[in-house]
Amino acid sequence: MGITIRKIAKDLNLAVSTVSKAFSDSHEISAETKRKVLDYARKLDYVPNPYASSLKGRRSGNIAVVLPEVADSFFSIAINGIESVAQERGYHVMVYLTHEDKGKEKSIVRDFRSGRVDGVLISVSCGSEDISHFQDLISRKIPLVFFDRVSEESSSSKVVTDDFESGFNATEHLIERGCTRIAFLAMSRGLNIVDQRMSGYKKALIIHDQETKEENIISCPTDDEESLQIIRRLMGRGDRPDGIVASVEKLATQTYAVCNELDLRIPNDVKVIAFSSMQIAALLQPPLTTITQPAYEIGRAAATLLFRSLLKKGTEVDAERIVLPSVLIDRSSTR
Amino acid sequence: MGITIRKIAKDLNLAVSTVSKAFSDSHEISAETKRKVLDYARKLDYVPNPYASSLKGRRSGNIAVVLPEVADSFFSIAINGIESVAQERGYHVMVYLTHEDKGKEKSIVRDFRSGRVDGVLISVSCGSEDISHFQDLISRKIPLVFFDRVSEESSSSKVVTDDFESGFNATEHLIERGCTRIAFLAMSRGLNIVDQRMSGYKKALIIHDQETKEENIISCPTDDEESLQIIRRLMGRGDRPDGIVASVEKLATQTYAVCNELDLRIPNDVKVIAFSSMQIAALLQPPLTTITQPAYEIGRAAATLLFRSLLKKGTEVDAERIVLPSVLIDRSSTR
DNA sequence: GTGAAAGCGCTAACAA
DNA sequence: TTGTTAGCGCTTTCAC
Repeated sequence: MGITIRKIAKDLNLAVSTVSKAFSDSHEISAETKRKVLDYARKLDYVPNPYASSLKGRRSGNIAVVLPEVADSFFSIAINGIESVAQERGYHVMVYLTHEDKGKEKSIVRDFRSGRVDGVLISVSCGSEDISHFQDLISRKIPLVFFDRVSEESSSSKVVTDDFESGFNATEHLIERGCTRIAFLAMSRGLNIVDQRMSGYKKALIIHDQETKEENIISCPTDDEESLQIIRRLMGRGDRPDGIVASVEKLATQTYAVCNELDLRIPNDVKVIAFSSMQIAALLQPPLTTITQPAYEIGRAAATLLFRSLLKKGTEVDAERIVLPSVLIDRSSTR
Repeated sequence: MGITIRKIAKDLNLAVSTVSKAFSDSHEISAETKRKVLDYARKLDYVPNPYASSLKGRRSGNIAVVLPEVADSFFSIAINGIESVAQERGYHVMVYLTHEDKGKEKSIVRDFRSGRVDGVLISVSCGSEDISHFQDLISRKIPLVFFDRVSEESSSSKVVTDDFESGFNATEHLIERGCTRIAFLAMSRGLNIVDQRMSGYKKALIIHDQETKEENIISCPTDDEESLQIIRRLMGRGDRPDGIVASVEKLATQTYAVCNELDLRIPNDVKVIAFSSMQIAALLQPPLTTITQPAYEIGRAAATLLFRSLLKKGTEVDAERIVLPSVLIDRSSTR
């Protein structure tokens, strides 16, 4: 067994409470005792058991990050942001992957009722808008902050980008480049931010007097192969689109892959713009025009918001909504 | 406060121990009592506090994954593998990023002495070969498994790829494609796997009667800008290499960026092969020839090894070394 | 088959 | 300033 506070107390002929207070640098302990305790602790290589203190103090020092996927540029960069804030505050980060499985998301989130983590950051997976698992957390006063993929039905704090506007700008960009048959690639099952982006897309079409055709709004399933199949079909159509807005990164790379297969040239045959935070977008063939979200800052903002609630434990904190701007980076795929 | 086992006991007129045993499905509890307890627990939405049990049972159900970086295809895929095994076993994954900072790695690992996690998976950051922090863990019987970037000085289990061979194959591939001035891009501070890959590189040169020139072995620092600068200088040399082996993914993308800047054509002016698990390697300009590691399987293997030790708690488990094969995927960057 | 009691490692009243 | 004591929520002997 490891060294405990009790052993230190016994060896030093002190009470456990004295030792405990010495560690927390309490003012009621004499400098000399503190030194003695600290020295001895160092000598024994004592490390306090965080979960023992968590039992009393009801704080584990752990936070959860729930994501659809980590092999995605946006999420991996967001984790960096979250982790940086957590390290600053001495918190530890638990990562959970849902793989777009709403059932898994639910069971993961419901587990947090146990007190395993002090707070939760989540980017929801697509699927039903059942939010009972979020309510469970809220009613147990476990702070929850949504980032990027939020659940508007839930009242917690949220950090998002200007999705409507970005969808609008992306579409307008294609229109300005001469596209007249612009398709929007969406995720099949409802995802708030995708809907926002799509609304922006529709709005741009309207403003620029282009017809909104239902057959140009493509629902791509979670499964990669199925999704590729649908994109293949789209690009094989007689009235194949001459412009594509990919609402998430994966759909952009799938579009590139399909164009390669079918020998379609980007941007000549079809122009492509995508929501993506890929750092190597500029190295693709051709370089990909992107709507790039400030992934790192989103992660930091979400974590910062979470810690704010964590500190105010008990005292309810007003839900906040932070909106950060995305930027359109113009590259060759839309020239 | 949440529901506790004590409240259930009181409400049901049972002893806490009875309730506890009912939950663990002990044989000494009658079927009827179990049912009663379970039903009532469900009704109250009781969830046990994992850290309270961890105090007695000394197992938190958490494991740590320590990585240099998460915005990297190999690591993000490896996390997927690790996470999949953890979920199967009901374990929770804590992620720590070192950003190639050995000091940070040390303090992160040393924190694990506290018992916050039951076991540790690590891919070391480059830097000194001080391994005292690993020994700390081992002496406290906290299982540790290295994957990919291992510390050969430490005696724990390891999961790696055939790095020497891959380095050899990568280099031979360039030689077969006609390269006569092959540079090897390494990480500046010692990293075992990079050394292995470099040994393979040297061996291939020798076998094929090419001279090994020190000026063709390039040490790239961790800092992106500095690294780019060094690659720029390399590619601007009079005797500029006609072939490049990038020992880690980031160096490959940096090479691409520099070639773009300097208007060097890949593969005509210089051929490039890189260690990378990028799924979009085929979409780069030009498609990148890679040595691709089975990242997902490495993650799974490492986690599986870790859980093996976790189960045998106490009973020492022999350190194992698993070597998985990488594959060379021939694309246009070396045509 | 069920319960009382001790204790995991630490904190925090309250006493001394 | 230091010590005593009673828990935090749960598990686990050991009695009954």
